[in-house]
Amino acid sequence: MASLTAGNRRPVRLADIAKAAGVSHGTASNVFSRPEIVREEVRERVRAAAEAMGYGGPDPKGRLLRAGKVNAIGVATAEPLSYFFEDPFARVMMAGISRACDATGAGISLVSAANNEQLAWNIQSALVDGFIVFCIEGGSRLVELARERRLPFVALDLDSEDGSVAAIGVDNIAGAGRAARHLTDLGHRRFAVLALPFADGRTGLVSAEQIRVAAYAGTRDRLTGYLQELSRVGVEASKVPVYETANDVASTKAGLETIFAADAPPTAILAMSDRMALVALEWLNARGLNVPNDVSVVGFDGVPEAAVSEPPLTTIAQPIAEMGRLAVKAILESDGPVSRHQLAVELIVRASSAPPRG
Amino acid sequence: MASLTAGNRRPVRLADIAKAAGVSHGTASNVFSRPEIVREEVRERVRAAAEAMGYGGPDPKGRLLRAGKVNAIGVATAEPLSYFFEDPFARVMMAGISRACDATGAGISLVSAANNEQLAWNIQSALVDGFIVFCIEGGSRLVELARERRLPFVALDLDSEDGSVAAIGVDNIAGAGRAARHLTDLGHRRFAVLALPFADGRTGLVSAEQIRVAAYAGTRDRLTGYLQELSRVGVEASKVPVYETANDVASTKAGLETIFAADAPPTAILAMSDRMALVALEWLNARGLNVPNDVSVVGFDGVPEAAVSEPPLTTIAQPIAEMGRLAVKAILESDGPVSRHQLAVELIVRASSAPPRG
DNA sequence: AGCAAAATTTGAATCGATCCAACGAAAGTG
DNA sequence: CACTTTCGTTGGATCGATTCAAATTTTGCT
Repeated sequence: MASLTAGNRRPVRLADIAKAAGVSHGTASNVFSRPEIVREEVRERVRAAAEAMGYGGPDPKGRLLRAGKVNAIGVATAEPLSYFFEDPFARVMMAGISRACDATGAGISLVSAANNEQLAWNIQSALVDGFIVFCIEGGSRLVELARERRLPFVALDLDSEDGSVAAIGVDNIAGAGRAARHLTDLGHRRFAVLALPFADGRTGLVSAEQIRVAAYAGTRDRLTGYLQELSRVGVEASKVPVYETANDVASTKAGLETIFAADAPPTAILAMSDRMALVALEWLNARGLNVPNDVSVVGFDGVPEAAVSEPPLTTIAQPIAEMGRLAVKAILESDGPVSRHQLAVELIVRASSAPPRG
Repeated sequence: MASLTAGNRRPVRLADIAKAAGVSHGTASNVFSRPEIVREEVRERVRAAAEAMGYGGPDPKGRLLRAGKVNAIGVATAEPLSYFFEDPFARVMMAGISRACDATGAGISLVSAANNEQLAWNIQSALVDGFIVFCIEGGSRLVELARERRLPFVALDLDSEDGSVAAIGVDNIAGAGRAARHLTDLGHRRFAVLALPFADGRTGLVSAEQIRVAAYAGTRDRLTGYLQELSRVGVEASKVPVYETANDVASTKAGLETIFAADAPPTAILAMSDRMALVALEWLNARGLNVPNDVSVVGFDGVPEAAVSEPPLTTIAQPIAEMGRLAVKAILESDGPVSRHQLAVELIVRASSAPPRG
């Protein structure tokens, strides 16, 4: 019953069963791909031969070459693969992408790598019909790599103004402006900014010069949004400490230490990501500072965790799932011109912001 | 500068640039795959031709056929794709799988589908070197499909004793036993069980007969573990209501309604998943019953959410990430005999369990 | 220069299927 | 019965690369 399939390791090809069944490979192929056009008697004979020889159906590797389409989209990032399942932002985005793929029947290939060299190879050899590129850090390199494949691709959240690449992002300036406006409306006048990277590999307080030459336009735009709005109420940019982090726990805490070591510590913190904002909530609480009474905190992104933090976080919500959906659509319908979308964001007021004391 | 690559849609093949550069395909191929063995002058000529014609490097579709290896493993489930990013258990498992893949440089392909027909096709045509199959519901069909591909595959958490399929799971009997023992040690004598499905498509209190013919061995094993341990302290199996749910919010609540409608409601609940246990915590709280003082709850799985629930959940932790790691290892090193692993679980005592009142 | 050894390049074979024009046989038609 | 359709089958071409043994060119040495 168990037949000989166990130890047998020589792969069986369609041609083998065609010969065994005494038909041409063309007919054998039809038995699997369009069984209705093959005479029943022949069809059964071929199927029997396949069964007997332990043939598992046409190998997709072969079919792929003819068909051309893989029917899968690649999602690439310069982070390790586990990023997709552990980062809150990535997870929401992937959920959006998933739903769009489910709807169209496309599969998802996760492309990523520990080191940079491996990344290049992985992108070059990914079997996909197109790429969605997560541009967190090292976005430009990733985009370059994807572009070289000459497959349709969209950059998510791309920090670049290069109009020749399709990109989906949010209006960072307006979003940051909304956040700052919310705080100035509450009466705050002393601020500090927890910033995403302006360039790779450094953290710490940033100077005006460093901001001007920022590699990441997204970070710069958010800062611009903040500062524009603050200047409306007479808060000078030079008076607002901007601490650049690596968007991780350690550098965010270091930033908070620095910020609160000042003579006149801020009454409000503008964080460029919910991740940093959540770290701030924890840090402030451990430090005995009450949020929102001593310090208000406003995040950016709108990840689900922000709704259940202690206290719940006021933040700028990106339409993350919608961005994922649009990205898939852009790949699959990859028509003529490169499509660029800039989506609106929304201020969600929760309990982490309140008027300043006194 | 921008060259003619924009509107140009005719694909350029390696053979085209070989001809353009005046070399054979063999040499052209070497320029990309082993540039060091090609004379510099020739190499540059070929590269120039490639550049001029807008060639994006060797197409992996072609390479694949020769190479045989895709360098990616497929992760399959009968749920929609978003399951991978939304279900807590799946996320932890995927994180473990990701890390193992990162370490070995393999990619991940997510295979799934809305409907059953699509699923079959997706598995048949997935470009992967092996499958990791998530057996939640409909596991046996999935295993059957994967087996037909004649690729290495492992079943995670498989509810089946079929020794011919590689599987990685936990010791359900021992784990359930630990959970029950914890509660009996605390002095509990009145129990109720929230059970995972014994078979597809039904929910409600289950009879001894239904348990005996259970389709899912994992569910049966957990129940066996519970009841064995309870019988040690003289609690008869027939006195313990066992409510079969679909592991979702609605059916779990229905189960709780039924269970607590009884004359002598339980002082302790044994839930076969953290998901159900977390629903129970919420339901009990809404009902005005204090956990753990009025009712103790013990879950099963050890998802991260269980650590931060209110109150934190006592549970049986599966080594989820370790299972993922082992699964990848089993696929990539797919050596001789089918490997079956049964891992140990661990009781994690948190605040949802305490001695009964009085 | 003469010859063996080393370095490059060539081109046919292969990977595993699908597609399609052409062909043979069976069925239908006048 | 000759003649068109219809139905099924055949086998060569193709998808886009890699591989490797053999052919060719270079280099090294006396």
